Amino acid sequence: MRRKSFGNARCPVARSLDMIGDWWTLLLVRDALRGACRFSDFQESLGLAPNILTARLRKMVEDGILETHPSPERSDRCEYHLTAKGQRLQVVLVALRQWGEDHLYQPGEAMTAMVDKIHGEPVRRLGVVSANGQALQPEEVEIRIESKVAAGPG
Amino acid sequence: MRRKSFGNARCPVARSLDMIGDWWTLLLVRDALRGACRFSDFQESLGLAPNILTARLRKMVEDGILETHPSPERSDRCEYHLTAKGQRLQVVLVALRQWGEDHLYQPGEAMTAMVDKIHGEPVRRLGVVSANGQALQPEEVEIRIESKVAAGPG
DNA sequence: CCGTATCCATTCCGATACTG
DNA sequence: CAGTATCGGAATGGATACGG
Repeated sequence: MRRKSFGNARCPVARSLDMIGDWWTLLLVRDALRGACRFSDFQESLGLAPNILTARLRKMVEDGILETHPSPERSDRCEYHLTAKGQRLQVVLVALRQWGEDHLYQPGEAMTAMVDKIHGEPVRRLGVVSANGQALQPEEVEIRIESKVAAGPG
Repeated sequence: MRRKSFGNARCPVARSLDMIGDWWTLLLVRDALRGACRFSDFQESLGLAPNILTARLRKMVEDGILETHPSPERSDRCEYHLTAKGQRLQVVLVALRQWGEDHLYQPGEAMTAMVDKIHGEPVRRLGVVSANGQALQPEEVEIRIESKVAAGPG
């Protein structure tokens, strides 16, 4: 039996998870952000079976996260590139990265760092911040039902 | 056959996903952040079968995301509360929320908003920012191999 | 109310072989 | 290289009945 779908839940977290909350999607986005665009790029990086890579890529194209372009060199191939929607998942990846760095490494274990290319400095920690710039604790926020309406997908 | 484990991948994103990248964990964290702490709180919110709720909660306790406390009123019951590690997943949830709000709503659809309790104003958008405060585009960051070592899980 | 136990359907995923 | 096709094992998840 299929998992209940949260694709039209009122909660945007549930909606997001319904689309990208599976084992592979975010890792494929991670690799695409690094520059991976060919089938074999993803396969070598993740070591997943070709059939399931095909299925994932197809679904991500359907969902508007990736789009295919003809390869500039080989007319019978295509490349997978992130759409703007897909690129904007980078923040989610950074959040996961920082959480993992904080809690999932043993003392003394070697780590990687995300840096900005210009200065080579690590990026800042993400944090939930109020409109006036104050850092907020988990208890200091709440979800409010808005009459506000969506502008629609970008 | 089981999915390959990324629990000791070098990439912190893969490690995080290995622990929390399943269908239910982040939704349980979401509800816990709202104040849910009893078995039935979660079950009513998510509508999932009791056996799998049991399994999820247990794994999250093992992973140090939740901890159980005896219920103040009934000695034979317990409550589930987020650890500090679990609370720090809030940033991930906010990132997912904002992405979902941007891309997963039809025009005109009603939305919720995360606001700070004091002023009632929506929280700021998360963004990847350099050490000196400059907003960074996806192409402007890279992953560097660090000789830096982890301080260890908090 | 708070789970545990059992049963079953589905889906995910890996391995592998094969095609253009 | 870029997939497609088939097979089979395993984990997930739903329904439900049951116990403290």
